[in-house]
Amino acid sequence: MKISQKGLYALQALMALARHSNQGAIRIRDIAYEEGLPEKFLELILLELKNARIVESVRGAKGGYQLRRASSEIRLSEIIRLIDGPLAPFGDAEQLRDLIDSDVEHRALYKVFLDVRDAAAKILENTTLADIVDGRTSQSKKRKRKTDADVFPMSLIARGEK
Amino acid sequence: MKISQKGLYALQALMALARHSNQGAIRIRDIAYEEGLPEKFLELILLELKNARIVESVRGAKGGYQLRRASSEIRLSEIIRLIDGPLAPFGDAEQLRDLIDSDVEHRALYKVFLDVRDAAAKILENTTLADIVDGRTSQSKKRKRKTDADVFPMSLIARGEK
DNA sequence: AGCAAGTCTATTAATAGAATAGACATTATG
DNA sequence: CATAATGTCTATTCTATTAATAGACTTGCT
Repeated sequence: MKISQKGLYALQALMALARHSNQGAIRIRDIAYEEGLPEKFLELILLELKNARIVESVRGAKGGYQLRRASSEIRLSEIIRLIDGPLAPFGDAEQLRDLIDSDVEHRALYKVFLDVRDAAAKILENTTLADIVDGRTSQSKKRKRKTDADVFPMSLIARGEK
Repeated sequence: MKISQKGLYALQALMALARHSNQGAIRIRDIAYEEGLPEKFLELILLELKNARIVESVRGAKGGYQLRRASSEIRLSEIIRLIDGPLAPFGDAEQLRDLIDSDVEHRALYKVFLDVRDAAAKILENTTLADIVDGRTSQSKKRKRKTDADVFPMSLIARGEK
C-alpha cells in the first residue's frame, strides 16, 4: 500500500473540513490556503470525494464543501482505498486469497502479503477523521474522549454561551 | 509500502535460489524458466541483488547465481527495501518521525502512518526466505506471548479502544 | 445582471515501471 | 588457445501514473 501525494492532500483537506464542521460550506480556496495545497488539484480531489459521497458541495456564490457524515464515521481506510487503492502491498485482499488457494509454490509468500494487508487494515479501519483532528496520539495516555461537557462547562452552557 | 512486479520477481528468484542452495550456482535462464520470469529483466534484478550482497555470481561457462547467506538469514524486509524502498506507506520512518515532531497540525496523521509502517516492518523483519520456501506460515512460527502493544498499536490504546 | 462559487474536460511535464537489445567481459573445457 | 557459455553493463523503448495547470461551463446568491 502506498499513499500518494494526492492521498495525503485528500486526508489534509478532510481534516480541514472536519475542523470546521457545523460552520457550513467551506470554499475550496480556503481549504487550499489553510492546508497549503494546490487549489486546482484540490478541486479534482474534492470532486472525487463528492462522487464517493464522503463530502457534499454547495454550488454558486457562498458555496463550498462540507463533510457528509460525522468525522467520527469517516475511517482513514475508506479515503485511502478511494484515492490510492487497496491496502495490500501487492494486488488486493481477494486476489491474494485466490493466489493462496491456487499457487501452491508461492502461497507462503502471498500469506505474508495478506498478513501485512490485514495489519494495515486493522489500524486504518479503526482510525477515523475525528481521531486525527483531535490529535489523539500515543502520548496522550488512555484519556476518555472529550464530551461537550468537558469542552463547554455546564456553567457556560447554562448561561447559553455555547 | 508497495511491492512492484519487480519486487515480486526478486522474491521469487530468491526463493528459487533458496530451494537450490548447496547445488552450486544456478543459471539465470534456469531461474527464469522455473519461476516463469522474463529472463532479461531478471538479469537486472539479480545484478541489483548481487550489488546488495544478497546473492553472488559465478561468471563464465558453468556460471550462475547463488545465495550469499543462509536463506534463514535473509529477511523479506531487506529485499523489499532494496527493490521497492521504505516500508512506510508515505515517506520513510525517519521522515515520519521528524514530521511527528515538527508538524503539530498533522502529527496524529503521521503517527498513524508510522504505526502502519511498524506493523509491516514487524512482519517482514520476522519472516525469512527460509520461512517462505518451507511454507512456514506466521501461525506455525515460534510464538512469543503477545503483549497489548503487539495487538493494539499505541495510537489505538491512547484512544482507549482496547 | 453580475459575480462568486463549484464542475467538467483536456492537456501537459515529469517520473517510474516493465521490459528489450546488444555489445562486452570472463571462464570452463575440448 | 579457440570457442561456447555465461554473467555485466549501458542504452533504449513503451506505457502508465502522478501531479499539476488551464479554461470553458454551470449554478445560484444578492
